[in-house]
Amino acid sequence: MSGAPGAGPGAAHRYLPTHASDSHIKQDMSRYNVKETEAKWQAAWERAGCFTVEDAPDSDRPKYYVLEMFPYPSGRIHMGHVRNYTIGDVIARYKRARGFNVLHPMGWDAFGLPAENAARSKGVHPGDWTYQNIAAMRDQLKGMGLAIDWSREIATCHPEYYRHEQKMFLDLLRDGLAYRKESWVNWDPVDQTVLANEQVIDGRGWRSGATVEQRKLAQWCFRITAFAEELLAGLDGLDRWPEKVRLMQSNWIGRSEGARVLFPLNGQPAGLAPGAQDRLEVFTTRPDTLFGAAFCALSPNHPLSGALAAESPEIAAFIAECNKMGTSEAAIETADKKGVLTPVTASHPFVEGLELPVYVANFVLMEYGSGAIFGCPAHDQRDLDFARKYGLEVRPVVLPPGADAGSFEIGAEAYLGPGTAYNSEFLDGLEVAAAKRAAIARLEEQGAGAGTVQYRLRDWGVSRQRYWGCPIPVVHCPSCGIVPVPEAELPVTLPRDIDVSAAGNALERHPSWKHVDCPACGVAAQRETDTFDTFVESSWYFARFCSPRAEGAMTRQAVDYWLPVDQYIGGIEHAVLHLLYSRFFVRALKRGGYLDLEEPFAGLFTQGMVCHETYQGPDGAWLSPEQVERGPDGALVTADGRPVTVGRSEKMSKSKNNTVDPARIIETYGADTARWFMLSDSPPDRDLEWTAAGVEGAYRFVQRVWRQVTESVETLPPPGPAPADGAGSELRRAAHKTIQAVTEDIERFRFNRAVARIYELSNAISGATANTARARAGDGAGAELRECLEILVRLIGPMMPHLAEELWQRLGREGMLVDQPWPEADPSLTIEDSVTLAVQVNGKLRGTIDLPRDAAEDAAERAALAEPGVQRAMAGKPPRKIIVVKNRIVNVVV
RNA sequence: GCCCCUGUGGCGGAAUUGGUAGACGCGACAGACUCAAAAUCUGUUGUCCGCAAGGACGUGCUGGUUCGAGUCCGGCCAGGGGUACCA
Repeated sequence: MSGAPGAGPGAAHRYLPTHASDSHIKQDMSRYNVKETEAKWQAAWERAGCFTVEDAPDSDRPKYYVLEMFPYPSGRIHMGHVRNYTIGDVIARYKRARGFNVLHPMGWDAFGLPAENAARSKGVHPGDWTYQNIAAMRDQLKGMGLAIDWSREIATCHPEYYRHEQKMFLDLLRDGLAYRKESWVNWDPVDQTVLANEQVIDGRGWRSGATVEQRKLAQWCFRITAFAEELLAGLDGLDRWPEKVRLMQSNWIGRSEGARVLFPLNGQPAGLAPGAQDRLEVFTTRPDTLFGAAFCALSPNHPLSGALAAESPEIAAFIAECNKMGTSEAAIETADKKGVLTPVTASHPFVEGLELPVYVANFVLMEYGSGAIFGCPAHDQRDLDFARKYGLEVRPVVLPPGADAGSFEIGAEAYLGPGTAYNSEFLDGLEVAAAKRAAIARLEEQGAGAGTVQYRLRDWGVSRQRYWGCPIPVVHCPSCGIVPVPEAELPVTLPRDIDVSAAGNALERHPSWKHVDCPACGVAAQRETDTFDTFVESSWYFARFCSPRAEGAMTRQAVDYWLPVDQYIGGIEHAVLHLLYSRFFVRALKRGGYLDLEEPFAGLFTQGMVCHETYQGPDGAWLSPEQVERGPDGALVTADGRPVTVGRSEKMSKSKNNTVDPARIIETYGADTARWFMLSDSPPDRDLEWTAAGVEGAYRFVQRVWRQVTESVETLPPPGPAPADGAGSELRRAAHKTIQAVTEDIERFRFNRAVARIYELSNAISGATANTARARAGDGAGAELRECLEILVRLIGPMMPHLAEELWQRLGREGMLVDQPWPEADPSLTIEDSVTLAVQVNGKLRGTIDLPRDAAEDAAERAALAEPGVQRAMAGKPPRKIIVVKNRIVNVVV
């Protein structure tokens, strides 16, 4: 057996059993043998096929699809996984006990950059590395005792998975939902690769250290913006999603109404396509402030900026500087607002003869609107900052309610509030909304613009210049252009013989892979060497799980039966991208005839992160929790006695070295302990702080429940039906109230409360058995104790399934607990007929009174006024008012 | 910068959704058992004043609404997540 943890000094911070205490434990037969028991029941569930379901069952049980976000196979499970899969498993087991036909599958998000990084640093093939990791992690997950249908396991890097994705891409291409677009990327000139914003540190590539350039690259895009309105409207129906996630998605889509305005240009450079830049198109949400316009500004990536740069070294230098900033929104928004004046001017559409200066400015995004703005300093903060810096006019054109037109001035802050237009000719006197409408009407009349709806959402760029991803199935032909790979030739598989050590994309450099004949005309052509963003795989895996071995991507019967996912569970970090992409992809698949569904996830739960204290040694190096122990004086020290600085609790990460390996915890304490600790204390949507002491506490409870049942079982009457008598002792009432509370808590994802209620029941059982030795004697009290112990065991079933299963058996029950229905509370035992009311005087608590449930108001008043504490506080003053809230509170106002 | 979330004892958290703040767990302290320790069991444990009875204060800060605010509203402060090629 594994050494049970001791609690001697040091153990609390070592996560290892104190071997000194092993010997006595080995002799102590009353201890629960965690390791043996957990293995025994995992094998029993597997043998019985408890969690295996059919693709399209003919069942009268209602279906329930529980899904946790599938893991990236990094090699070992981490605590975030343990938390995620524990939560999902509680739901899966609970719903199963409630009579649902539960689908609970598992798979691997197996493409991605870490495999290539590992290949580079360790010399392993990305595929081998990935499959080895999958094997290791599968074992670890199985050790958690999850109620998963392992026969449905999938890995996205397997051609049997991604060939369907390639087919889907061809359908998207056919349906006009996939297209090619030029876009700007971070380019590392040394590694010859595109970098994510997070890989650009101070303008340099994370690995090469080279200065990052902005490059324009032709990339495959999915037309998610075609669904912008639908994805926004669909959020309303997702009533089992957290409000905050819906809000984040809504903000991400960023619908705004406004106008496109065309400013005639003067003095534009030569070299532009004729007529292409006669007029500058800008987007604005504030057409009502057009009369306050002081300038126009172009994105550094705007075509006109490029043309101007060709003639002006100053502009070219400015653009080069902007490009160093990177492409991240945060970098652009937090940078100092800067610009450079161009020789071009823009004519105001409403004011004859007014020429506005045109700048190239670092805060204008090419990706949003038309890549150009007009600036109204008085009513936009960025424009104001810019105007102050370059000495431009600040002319207010919206007068706040009650302000005086003669004296209203703009100081350091732009005025963004409501008001009426002034200094604005034909708009004068109109409220903001009316002024917007009037301005748009005039623009349309003059042919100088139009009302429009703009989204912040951009199309989804799916091209990645990587090897370890799903190949994009097209061929570039010198005569035909882009030619889809014929369906019969799918899948386009990755070559195995690649060289990952050199810079650039291994697919691009492969000697033969990309050279093919054009499927259309037969001339020598080249395969697309980009692979998909891994978010593409995760946008449909939940559908594949419904019929994972189907010849096609999915069968209609299976997806019609199982989808949508009833409960999806994962980290909040996926609140926008993964979830929005999946919502889009399902709509695209619907167009392609794959399924008939809009929303993939009917219910969503976002869990918090797992955190741990951070430790640093005297040299500042981050120490892992295993390197830290408690010294003789109680302070934390390293194994060789050096002092340790304890830092704030932070998300477990390799960089802070504050991770705790779940495998070690499960090895030492068992899966049930790890699961129980994950569920206790912290609400699942909040961050959880992992502590050694907390694990010890969870482990103590495992042992305690074990003793509670096994020590009583000899004296209990044999298994039978529950006592029929509706009346019952305090203990019996407590047990039935616990059923009710735990059921409600699980339904509402309040596992920490459920855990607290189970502790209470366990405490109540201890108290009762200690008080009444008679309970063992075999009369009615014995049957009652049996009922309460069985309730305890059944309630912990979804949370600590191994322990519960073992105790169910030891209680002499036939069959496995996993096949038992969820316990039902007897309503006659859960309602008390007496209640305690708080009594306040002027809102301060002065006593409590016990009254029959639903007692009349005047009875409550009389009882309250008779309380000695109440009379003392009233000090002889007559009550002015008495508020009575039935069964709750009486407040006497004097 | 922008969007979103969080803030309650020594610690994790609970509070019937506007009605007894601190359930339950951890830690600490005291006691029982033991030759001793571990394990286990019992009790105490928000702060301050008081021998006690009892009282005052108390949910990041600040102002408000209310008979009554941890909960609702305004303004701030601090920490975290996302910010489009990490997954």
